[in-house]
Amino acid sequence: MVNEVAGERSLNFLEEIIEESIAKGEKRVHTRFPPEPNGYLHIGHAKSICLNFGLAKKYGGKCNLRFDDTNPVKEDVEYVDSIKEDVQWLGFNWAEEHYASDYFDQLYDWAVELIEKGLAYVDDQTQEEIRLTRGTVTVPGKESPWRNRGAEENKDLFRRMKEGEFADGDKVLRAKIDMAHPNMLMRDPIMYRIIHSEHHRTGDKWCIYPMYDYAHGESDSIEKITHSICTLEFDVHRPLYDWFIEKLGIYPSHQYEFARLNLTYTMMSKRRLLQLVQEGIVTGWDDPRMPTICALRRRGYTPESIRAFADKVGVAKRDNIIDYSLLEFCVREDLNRTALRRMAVLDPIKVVITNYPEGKTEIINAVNNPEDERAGTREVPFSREIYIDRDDFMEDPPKKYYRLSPGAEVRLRYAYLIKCEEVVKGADGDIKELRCTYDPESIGGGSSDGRKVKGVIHWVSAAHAAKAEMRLFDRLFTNEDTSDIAEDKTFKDYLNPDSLTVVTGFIEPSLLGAKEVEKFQFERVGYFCIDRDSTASKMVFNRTVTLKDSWAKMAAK
RNA sequence: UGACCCAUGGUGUAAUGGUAACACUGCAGAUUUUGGUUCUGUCAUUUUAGGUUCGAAUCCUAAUGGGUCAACCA
Repeated sequence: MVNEVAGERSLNFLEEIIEESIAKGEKRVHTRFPPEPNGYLHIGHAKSICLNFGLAKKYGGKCNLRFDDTNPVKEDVEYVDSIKEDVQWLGFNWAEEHYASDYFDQLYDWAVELIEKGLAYVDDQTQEEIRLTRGTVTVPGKESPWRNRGAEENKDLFRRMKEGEFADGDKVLRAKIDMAHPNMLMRDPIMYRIIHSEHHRTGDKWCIYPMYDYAHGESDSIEKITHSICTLEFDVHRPLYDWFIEKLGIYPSHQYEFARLNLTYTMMSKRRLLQLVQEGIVTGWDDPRMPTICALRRRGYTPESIRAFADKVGVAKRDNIIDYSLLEFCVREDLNRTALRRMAVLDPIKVVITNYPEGKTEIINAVNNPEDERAGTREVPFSREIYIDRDDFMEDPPKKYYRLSPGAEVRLRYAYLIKCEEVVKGADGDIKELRCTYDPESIGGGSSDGRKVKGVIHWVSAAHAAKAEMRLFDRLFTNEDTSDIAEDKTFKDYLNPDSLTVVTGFIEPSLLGAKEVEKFQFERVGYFCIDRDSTASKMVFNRTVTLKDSWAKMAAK
């Protein structure tokens, strides 16, 4: 249709579903974010979190945080804690905190009820036999010889499973549905398996644990979730989800699926991320190159930028792969508004201003953030010897190079115009220092004779600057689409060898004593934050993202 | 060679039977004491074939392409 009112966005398909359900008389909107505590949350989860909490907020409803902790061998409180921290950091508060494990008693009772209705049975077949008799996508499965046991026998066996009479794998409880069903998940799916393992919450109370399919819909139902939103691959699970709810006659939650987030040059599966951590390819779950929430936080991403990103990627049902540049756009957009401007030199060359008095120091007031007047100014010392970045000098510059070169003049940001008079080289031919002269009348922005100078470069006073470690990050993988990295590969062939570069640079003194929460723009270089490895004697900065660099693009051509 | 899901610029997302648009990216220019920001302009889109209709990105059918499912994972 034609005109949309300005500012009014069209609805995504989930919003349409919710509005339809409201139109049909549904009074509530209650969603949930249901992670399994078996790893750290990543940017893909952020999309789901923003969606679930966002939908609840938009429609005046609630969103629960529920841990899908039905498999004790994979789960740990370490993950529970990190998940809570990440959700809160993103800016969301859950209405209720739940654990699937809190429902184990209820789930057990319901399983008994299904047994009594003749809808579930204990199967003595081995894992191998069950696999073999399931059939394939084109061949129907075969019924288990134990499929038609009586309810009493099933109940007794199931109770004994619970009481620990059998070893892992000896028996399972299966739903009695249809071994010839075209949907493999409906071929007598397993509801319970025996796992003699300590659970991070229930300890050794249980040795039988419900499967995802049996636990999830019921958990939604117990919490009276109205819209159970999950990713596309669960689409085939929906008939089973509905089957349990229908047979049990409990609150009818409904499941809806959306396409998960994929990002270029990024691997998103928890299994793969765990592998990166375990093999030491990265330093941990919060290595700033990781796509995890904690890594993005450590890297300097803000919750606002991630929420903006989640909003911009949209929600639909088709597979997608989002350009990494969109994420970068979102942080830059946020940090440009808020980050304090500072000067830092990553790859220094010394510059001596020969006509500037020795021993003199001037204090220059520099604006903290041109986008925000309230940010005020800070004091920056200037003296005879300074450092500039190696990028900002070329002995033999190409056309349109506005920076420093022999005989050329450039503006030192906030300070004077300087002209390069001499290049001093070491025995190896390396540039040791630049000897320049300055125009004493050029401080406010003008010049002694009104001449205009195009180039502006950043600098730090050598006598006042502090050394600092700078960690520069790049993509972890070389492939734009990492899904085509074959499953059986170690994926080491696809790692970017230059994903981390560590340099020692110089920072302006106002950065000393800065707090870890503060975000900075090193002018003309990029956005940086203070890493948690930083100490008073040795500061460590992470580069969140570079500034857009149209010169680098031009130079590359 | 099954069932199900999906198909709009390079990447995403809208348009809900009536002029295919917005964002990112790319490109060009203006402004600029950040080659940043901002601003302006610009390249580029309905998988194919039938059908329904005055009219189809939209509805129907088929084909094609992509995805998911054969863990006692979630």
